[in-house]
Amino acid sequence: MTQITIFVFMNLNDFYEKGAQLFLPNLSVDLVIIGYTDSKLKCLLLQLGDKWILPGGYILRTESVDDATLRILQERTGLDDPHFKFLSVFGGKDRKFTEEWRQFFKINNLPFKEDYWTNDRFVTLAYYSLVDFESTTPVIGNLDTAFGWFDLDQLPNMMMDHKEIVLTAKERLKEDVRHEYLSYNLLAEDFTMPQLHQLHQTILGEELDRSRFQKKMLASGMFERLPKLQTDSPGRKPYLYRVKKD
Amino acid sequence: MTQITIFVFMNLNDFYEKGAQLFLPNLSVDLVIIGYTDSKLKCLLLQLGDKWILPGGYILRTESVDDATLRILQERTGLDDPHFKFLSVFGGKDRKFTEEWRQFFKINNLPFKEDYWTNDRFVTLAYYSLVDFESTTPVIGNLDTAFGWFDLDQLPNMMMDHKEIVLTAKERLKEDVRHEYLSYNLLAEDFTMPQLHQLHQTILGEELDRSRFQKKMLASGMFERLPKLQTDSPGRKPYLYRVKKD
DNA sequence: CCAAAAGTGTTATGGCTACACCCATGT
DNA sequence: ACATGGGTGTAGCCATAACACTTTTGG
Repeated sequence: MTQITIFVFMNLNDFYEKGAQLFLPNLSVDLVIIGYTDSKLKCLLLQLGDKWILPGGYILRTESVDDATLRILQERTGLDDPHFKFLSVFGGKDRKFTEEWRQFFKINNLPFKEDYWTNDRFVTLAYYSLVDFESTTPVIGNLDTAFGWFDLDQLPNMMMDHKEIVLTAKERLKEDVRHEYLSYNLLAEDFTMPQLHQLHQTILGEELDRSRFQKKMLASGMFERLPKLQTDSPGRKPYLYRVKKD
Repeated sequence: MTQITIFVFMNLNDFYEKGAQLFLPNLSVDLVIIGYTDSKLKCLLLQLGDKWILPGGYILRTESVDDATLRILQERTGLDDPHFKFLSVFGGKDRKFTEEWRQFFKINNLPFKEDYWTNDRFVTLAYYSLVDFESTTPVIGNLDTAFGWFDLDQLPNMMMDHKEIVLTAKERLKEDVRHEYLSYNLLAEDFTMPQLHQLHQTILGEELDRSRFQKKMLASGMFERLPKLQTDSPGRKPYLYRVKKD
């Protein structure tokens, strides 16, 4: 499969020279893309130089903020219709990447100009997205050297306030999962209650009564029961469930 | 008292010619300032031409988004330490005021240029603020001809998506008041439980059991009881309460 | 048969609902 | 005295907590 870059329509030089005409300047979107595997929450990060950053992008003048978020998310994950939710605005007064970019351009022998629009101060709109780890195929950008899924409890050295953004998402997820049924976005289409139960325990970082959890979920009426899952492990076979669509 | 304008440091011409250097372009802050009087929720609006708009402003390059919000709020209300809370991002793809400004400039015989930075597309960060109606002294801007407190159920003709922003705030307030104790920001420092009770009923648009409400509030432990209020109305005198500060 | 895993049931408790009752004060 | 308005009490109900019990399946 060919690798797609996020700036499909322009080369890197054009991006720096003409980007300010195409995108809204001083404004960006950052995504906390969260997956779940091996009973752990993972966050998708990209490597830039010796640090890690959140996937993100800029808003085209011709698209709404939501359109931009969806587009960037699709470009980065390969998913058709990913879940996402607004997290917070990060608008610190010295929020700029000048030094990081300068270093990066130097190391990679790229032409650098102090007045590139990307060196200006940025306000970022942070969103979080809950994705099925298995069906997500991360895509790196022009400048990134790698992607990685990091445990939310073991984050690497990150650029600027990006670690703070991830931790905000982690806390927000805890709050949201108590009020809304959104956690299923982290699982495949069909899942069992024990899986959902374990997921909630991981998100909240505490034990939840099995019995109560199951009854509460079923009482919500938003899951439909499917045939039992067949495995070769010992013990009773759990039912599969799926979110009712309507 | 002399009237203060929001752009204390520059004249109108400079604002249009040089504003883009001082402020972050394509980004604004809009405020839904909500007060409570006569058992009704009121929203502070400013008149611009024949329409009404939300008070708002732009973010200085030297200040954080929160600083800007607080500054604008203080300038507009005269309050020292007003409450405010992030509401939502409004980022529609055609969100610009060009025609409105053109008309307004024409009517007022002001020089108008198509390429003023304020004619560009804007993403706005909407905040809502709950203020004590009595101690708020609204201040109009350079271009506004009047201010007004409008009943949330009887909003006037408003510019662009500003009415949608107000209605979003109204709904958000309903949600928030069920989870958090923030409604007291709408009252004076000392208030009675019947007053707080009526306020909640107004916000939620439904009747709430008097008994239950009182017990719930007192059980929260966040209010301290003061001497009874003296009035000349018939009936028992209610206690005054104040939010405990710790 | 036993251990493991999933599903269901039972009792206690705490908060919420709805209403009744009691207290204080002006006319 | 009584109307008005504020404060508190109580019985029923429902969701949750804690834990016990039963069912299914592999070894």
